[in-house]
Amino acid sequence: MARRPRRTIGSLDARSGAILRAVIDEYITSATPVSSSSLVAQYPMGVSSATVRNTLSDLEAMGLLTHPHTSAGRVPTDEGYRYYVQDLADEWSLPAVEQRMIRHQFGQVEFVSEHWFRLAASTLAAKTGTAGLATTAKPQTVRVRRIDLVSVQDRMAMMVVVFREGTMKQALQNLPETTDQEQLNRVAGLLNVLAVDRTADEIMAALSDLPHESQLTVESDLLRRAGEGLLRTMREFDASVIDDLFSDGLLNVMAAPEFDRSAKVRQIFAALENRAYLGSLVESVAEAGCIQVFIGHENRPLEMQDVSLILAPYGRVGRAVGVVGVLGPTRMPYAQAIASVEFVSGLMSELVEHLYA
Amino acid sequence: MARRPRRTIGSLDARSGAILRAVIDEYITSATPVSSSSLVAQYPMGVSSATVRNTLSDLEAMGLLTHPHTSAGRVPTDEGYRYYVQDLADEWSLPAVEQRMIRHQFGQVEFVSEHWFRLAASTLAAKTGTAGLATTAKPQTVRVRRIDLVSVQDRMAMMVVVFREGTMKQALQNLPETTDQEQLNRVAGLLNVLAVDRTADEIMAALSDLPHESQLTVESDLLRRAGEGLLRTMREFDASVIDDLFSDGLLNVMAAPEFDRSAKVRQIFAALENRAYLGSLVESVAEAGCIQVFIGHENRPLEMQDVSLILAPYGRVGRAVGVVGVLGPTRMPYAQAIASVEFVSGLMSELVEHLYA
DNA sequence: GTTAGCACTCTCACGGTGAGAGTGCTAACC
DNA sequence: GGTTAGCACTCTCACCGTGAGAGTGCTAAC
Repeated sequence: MARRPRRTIGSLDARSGAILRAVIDEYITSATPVSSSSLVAQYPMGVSSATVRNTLSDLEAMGLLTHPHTSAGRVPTDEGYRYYVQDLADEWSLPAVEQRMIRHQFGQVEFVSEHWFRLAASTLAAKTGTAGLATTAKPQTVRVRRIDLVSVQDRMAMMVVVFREGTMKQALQNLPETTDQEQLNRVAGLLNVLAVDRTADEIMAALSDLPHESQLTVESDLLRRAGEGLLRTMREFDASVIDDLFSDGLLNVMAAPEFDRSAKVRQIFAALENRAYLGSLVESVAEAGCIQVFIGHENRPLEMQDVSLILAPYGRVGRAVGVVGVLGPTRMPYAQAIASVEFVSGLMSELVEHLYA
Repeated sequence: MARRPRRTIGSLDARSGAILRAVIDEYITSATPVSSSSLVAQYPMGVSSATVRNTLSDLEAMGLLTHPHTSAGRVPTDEGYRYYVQDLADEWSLPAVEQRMIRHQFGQVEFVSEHWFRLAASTLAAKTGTAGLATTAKPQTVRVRRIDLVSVQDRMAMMVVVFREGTMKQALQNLPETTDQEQLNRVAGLLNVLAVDRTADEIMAALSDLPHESQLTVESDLLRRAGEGLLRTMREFDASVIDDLFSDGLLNVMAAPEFDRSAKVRQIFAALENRAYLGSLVESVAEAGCIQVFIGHENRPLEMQDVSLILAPYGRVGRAVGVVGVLGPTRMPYAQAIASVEFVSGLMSELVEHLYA
């Protein structure tokens, strides 16, 4: 699944490689089977269409191309794309102008992680003409940075928790008796002392060290309740593989000619809503630690076998890690998409770096 | 556009009304043109198909039905649906069992507004088989409930603002010099005194009353900066008509037989991403103050003329107001959808009531 | 190894056809 | 006058056959 190193087994001779690349490049833009004659017309290669035909038929025997039917041109197989991605596609990087433009856009929006996730997804969608995806950066174990208790009603408070990598959560808390903001401030102060920089397990231990029921003051009771609410919130956050998913350009996928029957797109979108599947993808990409390309049937779920995913982790291994990437038809501009995903994941890594003191 | 009062001009005689209702009920479930013979078969009305045919042809002359072609059954026009919604559909309310179930589900999720918005959208989608929509409740003028400053790096802080109706915003703030959490706490305390329960305009006035540059201490400088950051955040929030939109069940719309060509669905989804259009809808619904039904060409944008929207405001007029509703093909179970939307908007109103002290 | 030439195959758009569905009309009926 | 049976009429839709066009695969010559 890894893109590098280039595989050399069964590597093609120069002409076969050039022809395979030409077929794929052509098919990526035209979306229609490419014929031997159109190849010699567009890609000067000094041989006749008959020779090209022979090579095409070899490539087909190797499983890199197919035929929709006898009198149609060639279409890449998933294996063909795989070979293309690993061995043929030019190393491509975003032109400096575009890099500057994107950087500028990221600088323009408020420096708030949510905005960046949205922007990452929409930038990828726009640059590649596919669907852009971005998950939030989730640490392996969540640690508290700051807690605040806000009075909402006499007997209800809102707990606002900021976690170390900048994620915020809120939770409402019922209170046993009327409590004003002053009291809440004191409790929040105690809770911060007890919880800041700690994981859920550590906080649980600290809570159990508190004085027991017998010596309960009003405030220590509040502290215990708030602590339990905090633990619930943290456990839930810890348990989720993906905290939040941002996507953009799903409409691009619907526009692709291979998906003009809406049933197929519907299944793809439904798969995207399956957090378990997405979670496993994110985990495997995070584990691999570098950009991953999943082409067509390399994807497990049946409904994803007509699409390709390009996903890259960002953030810091062992700390907060998230994933950005694109989803599109297997017929996808891989070189550009890979370059865009790599660039955006770099930007997002910078963001995470900033948010970690 | 309002659903009530029932209009009486041009009201139909009993049989015509019954037949129109039968055609629409039938068409809503079958999605195929309904014939005179299928009507007499399924809805015992004591007359022959020939008589029904005469009535159908009258209804068509009145513009309430059409014909796709000569040898096809009848299909309701938008006017037919409109008449149905206003005068014919049984007053319907969600069965008590369902009401309890929904209430129970809302009770199950964490009492956090974001979860409720999601649940509102998904409940509506599930109950009606259409797409469910929910916007956050946005007050006309935003007021601060609480501000916290969290140290992120030596020279960077995160400002967390909780607004009166429970919405949170975060903003990063660059600091002129190294500042620790202690200092930030003091500044946050001052800022709360200055800003709590106030609108952006009031806060701006309070800020300008602060001592001038000449007498700047480190903390009053920080206070001024934080205040300006706060104002930016509030202005932005104030300016948006829709703070956030949650949707669910868009896949239901794709599954509708009338939208099997994906081009149409794509346009509909694109229209949904147009915040200006949505904002104007939300405003008009909030102004009307009660549930609104927009059928087919009653919607301005061309791409929305094949869908119907049922939207209801929730919250408290003059305070925070949001909108929940559904979007589906004009062929939609109006009675159930209206009942569901009304019920869910009631639930959401209760939530808002809770979050207001 | 390469190429020209050609037969072959398959798709796709087009037009024709017939069954089926459902109407609209007419004339008879209550 | 409203209602109904009967029937002609119209239109769609699925099916089939056809022919042009596209592109291959093969063969024999270079």
